[in-house]
Amino acid sequence: MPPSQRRKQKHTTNSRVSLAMVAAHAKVSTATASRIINGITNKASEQTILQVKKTVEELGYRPASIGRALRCQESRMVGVLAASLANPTMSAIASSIEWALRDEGYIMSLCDTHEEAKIQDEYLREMQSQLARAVVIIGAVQSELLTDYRNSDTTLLFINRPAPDQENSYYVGINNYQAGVDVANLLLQHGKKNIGIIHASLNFTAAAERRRGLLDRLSEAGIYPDDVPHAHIEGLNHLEVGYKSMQTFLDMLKRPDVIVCLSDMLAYGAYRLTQEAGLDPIKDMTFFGFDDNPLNPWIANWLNSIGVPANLYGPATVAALKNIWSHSPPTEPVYLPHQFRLNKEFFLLPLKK
Amino acid sequence: MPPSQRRKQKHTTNSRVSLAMVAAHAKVSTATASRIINGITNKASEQTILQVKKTVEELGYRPASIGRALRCQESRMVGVLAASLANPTMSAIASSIEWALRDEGYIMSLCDTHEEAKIQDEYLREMQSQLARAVVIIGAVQSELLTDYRNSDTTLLFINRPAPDQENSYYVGINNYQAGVDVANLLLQHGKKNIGIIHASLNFTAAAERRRGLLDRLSEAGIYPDDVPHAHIEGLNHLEVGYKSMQTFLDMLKRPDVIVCLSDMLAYGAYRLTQEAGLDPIKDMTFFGFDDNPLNPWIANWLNSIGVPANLYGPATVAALKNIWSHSPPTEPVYLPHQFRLNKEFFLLPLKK
DNA sequence: CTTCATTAGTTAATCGATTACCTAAGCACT
DNA sequence: AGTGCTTAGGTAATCGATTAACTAATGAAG
Repeated sequence: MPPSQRRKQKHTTNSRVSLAMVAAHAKVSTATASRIINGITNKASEQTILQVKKTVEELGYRPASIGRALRCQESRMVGVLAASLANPTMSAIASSIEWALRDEGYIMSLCDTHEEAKIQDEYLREMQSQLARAVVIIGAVQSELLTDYRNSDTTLLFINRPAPDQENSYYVGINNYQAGVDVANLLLQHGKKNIGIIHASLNFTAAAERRRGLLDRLSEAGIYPDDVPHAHIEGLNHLEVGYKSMQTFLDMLKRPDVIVCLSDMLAYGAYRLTQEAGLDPIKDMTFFGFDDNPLNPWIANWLNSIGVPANLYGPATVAALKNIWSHSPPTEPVYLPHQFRLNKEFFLLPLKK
Repeated sequence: MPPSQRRKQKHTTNSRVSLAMVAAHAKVSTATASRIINGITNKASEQTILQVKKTVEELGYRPASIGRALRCQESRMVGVLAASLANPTMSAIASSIEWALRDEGYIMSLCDTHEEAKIQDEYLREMQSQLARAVVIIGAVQSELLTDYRNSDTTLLFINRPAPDQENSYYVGINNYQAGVDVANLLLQHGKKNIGIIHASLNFTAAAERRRGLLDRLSEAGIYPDDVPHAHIEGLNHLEVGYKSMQTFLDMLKRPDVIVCLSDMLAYGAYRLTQEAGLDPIKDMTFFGFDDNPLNPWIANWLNSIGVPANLYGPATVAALKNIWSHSPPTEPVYLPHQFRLNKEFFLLPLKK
């Protein structure tokens, strides 16, 4: 190749530039180069520092995080396992966490466990094998490795769905029990007593807690669990579970006035059947959901929902992680303040403490 | 510690088990252990193989992918950069890609660029620094590093939104131009001529192509661009852009019969304003969108949309990657077959080729 | 003049896994 | 006996970055 074609040797960086190359170009050792790049200035002269920085610039050097991770046995990566990315609530939470993590110089690696224990375990292993700084699980499922992981030194943080076996785990998210209580309260305040519940699997702590709060408060008001019809079918896809379960209520002689769905996705499914049956989801009944999906105000304003704004999750998650890493970890769960989003048909009452 | 507490030394694996430990326990060299673990059997006796496998089992050894990656200069990780995880269409695509990748033994690392060039560049760098096997971009934005990346040896694949500068990039997704043409066709077949367009930034190739296809076909039918009113405001959030843009049409003396939104999210925004204005999104007008958001049949059945089922993306993406890696890469874009989802008010006509 | 401290570096080990190259033993063939 | 081939492994370099431990030079203090 004629020299005229070699250009300034600058942007011919098609193969990776290593620290060794930088050191060689700057005529220093890799140790010196490494220190300067990491901001340790007390081991080099002003001149050398400048020299190295110039070389880094010229060669377009970026440290290979993999090398650093191997040596330091710790990376800047945080693994986030979401139970279902097809659920907009979880995606929105993940998105918020991503913002907050990046703000602190961390990199998010997001995975989709599809609510399956085996896949969750696979990713847990992979995260460990990639030396993730922490693993954040949005919607954990019970799995073999989850228990093992507790004893390891990797930080494990549960979002919105507490650890399946509860004990000494870190949690950030909605207080599911209290949210259930609050929904019951609001309904009682409006004199709504004919209430039906649509739920999917109750094996997940979040759903079970929501239902418990709801029924506890209703019981206090004299409405006992037997008075509260439940609709449920087996399945993992909440949209379909909601759709099919709703049939139970449509078939009833005396249909509930209020349909409380233990997740917004269940409500979406129930809504579809309601529409197909020619009923009005606002005038003919009242729908309540949990999670407050960010799309609700845009295209599902028939739904009343209770949840935490997605953008609160990121900062809270990062704060919790930093807490765990620094001083003694907070064994108390971090409850984010949930809010109602009510449709205009529903009186907007202040939420009693 | 009394020996009675030491148990079987089995599940006390709280600190990572390394290959060296396995080798030591099995009384072989790391070379032999490594070979056996990787299935290279012609360098060890039956006995040794069994011995090593037993030790792996006992110690619960999992290779640290980071070590392998460093040595082989290549990992099993594929980086996926999504422009906005808050957009359910993109999340659903990501989810599908995750399935397909895992099926082939790859690990997805998903990131959210929030439609920002700077963040996209940051992640591109990080992916390179993590030695990602490939980078898949769902909704690329024009950015400095994107061009540089082309010359590097990392595979770059664009999903649904072609590379900003078009030339020799790999693409999998909808044929945006043809989709525009097809929507125009369908409208013409139904005699709909009074059409309005809501769009966000036209700097993105996807939106620009959709619009071009639409207008080209309409022009052929004698409806020229000047006859097609456009509504648009600045902004990145399609929900808000749609909401505010819709005002333009509501204010018009002769409102378009058909509102074509260049993305479903725009349509969701327009829908909200339509509802607030007390209009019926089916009877008073016809909404068309692009992408066919998976939630549409459940909670947005007023919307007609054109798109590709999300679950087609995964297999197609993986197939494209494998193609690129194996023989000479396919320079032709891979177009997935798009389909209409029409609401019941809209006649279901066969889609003319 | 000797001793000690400081500055400005370098050398080499290390993280975990892979693999080119070497070795030693066993067997067959001439 | 010598040569060649196969089998069953071991040795050590390597990927990229970090860092403990060392060195050489200079200056200051006694």
